[in-house]
Amino acid sequence: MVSEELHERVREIIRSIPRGRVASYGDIAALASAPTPRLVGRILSEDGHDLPWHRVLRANGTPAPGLARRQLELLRAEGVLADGEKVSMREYRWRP
DNA sequence: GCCCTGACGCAAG
DNA sequence: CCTTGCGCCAGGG
Repeated sequence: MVSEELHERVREIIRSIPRGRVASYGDIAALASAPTPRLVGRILSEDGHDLPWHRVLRANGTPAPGLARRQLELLRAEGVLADGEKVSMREYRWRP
């Protein structure tokens, strides 16, 4: 199990991503001092329903397979456009 | 216990 | 585009 403290830290950071911006799993992990970006994906999968989860992408700008449709749709709704399945990180990446 | 699988990543070659 | 190596963890296909 993941420490409750880290768990909440990750959630809080994701919550602070502004509309129209995105962050990578690695970005979140770094900000939360998480041991690995994969942990972020796991936390998100089991306890991310109430978070702006769609603003979290992989480092290359592609979304998680299987949720790609919904995710890109939600992003598009807030002005984040994708080229195919890839979002331009250079353009939309959130920097605290 | 062990192996596989997950919204589980990412950088380098 | 693909593969490899390193990183890390819980639940049960």
